[in-house]
Amino acid sequence: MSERQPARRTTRQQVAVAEQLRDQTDFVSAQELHSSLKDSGESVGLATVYRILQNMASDGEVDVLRAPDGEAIYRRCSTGHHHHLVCRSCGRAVEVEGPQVERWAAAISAEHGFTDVEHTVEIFGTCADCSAKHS
Amino acid sequence: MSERQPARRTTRQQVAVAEQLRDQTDFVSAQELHSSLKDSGESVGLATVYRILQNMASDGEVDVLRAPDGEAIYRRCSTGHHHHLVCRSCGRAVEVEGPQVERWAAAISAEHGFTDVEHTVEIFGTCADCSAKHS
DNA sequence: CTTTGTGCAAAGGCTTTGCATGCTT
DNA sequence: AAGCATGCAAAGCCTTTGCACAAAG
Repeated sequence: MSERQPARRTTRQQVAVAEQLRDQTDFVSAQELHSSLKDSGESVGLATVYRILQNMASDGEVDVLRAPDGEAIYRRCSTGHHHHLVCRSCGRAVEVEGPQVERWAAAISAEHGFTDVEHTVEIFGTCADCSAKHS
Repeated sequence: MSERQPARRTTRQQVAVAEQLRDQTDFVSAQELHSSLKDSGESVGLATVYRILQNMASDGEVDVLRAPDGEAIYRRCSTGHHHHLVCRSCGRAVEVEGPQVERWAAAISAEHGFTDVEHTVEIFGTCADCSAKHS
């Protein structure tokens, strides 16, 4: 009884957002997603985009992280726990895993008496393509 | 000629902010810092607090990270590279190190052709004191 | 038919910016 | 005296919220 069954209704807007995310391999902000949808002819209100993304996030269907400027960016998340390597120039994201990091985080937390922990690992850099362009 | 010498002028406000940070062991937001300063009788304009914090951050004198809600939080940073374990309830922060994580990040980045990388590792959890209170 | 989701616009919170003044150098 | 730093207030941006209407079950 701690498991909540949100029982959300299926709407055109939710489907549109989900599909738009399915086509995206990189992180996108709510605003970008909103624009893309408008361009696709599947217009959805901005507030609704935010609400849908929030729902998807709390249902664990998307990853949310914060860009350095504080904007929230979202991405359809594959199953399992992982982290991201994001190009700060073009936004390209690579999913990476690191068992060692998981273990380290768990150990450190336990050592300091922290419980109910969550960790975020974000690596921002310049990808090969972009550093080539800047030659 | 790539090294910039900012040559900032020394002002009462900058000293006040620096000292306030020196007394803080936890991460604080610009707004909190602004309040603390007002309480200390060393009033500093909010915009100025933001400007000083930005300068200190780009000079590498403080760590900046984003709270889950997107607010920027700052902390005087000790020398060397490290990460933080932050209590999501009381804000208490513990500085931690993890050579393994550094190595992992470097390896992953290289493997994917990323250069000029920076990584952020944030562990949010509930510290022992806070979980005791919630009994 | 009832309830939940959506749209629009307004409000909210954090941060930045413009401009005149004060203070450091 | 010259120029950067500060303060205040206004503007900007992203995000959330209120309320009436539309749609799902």
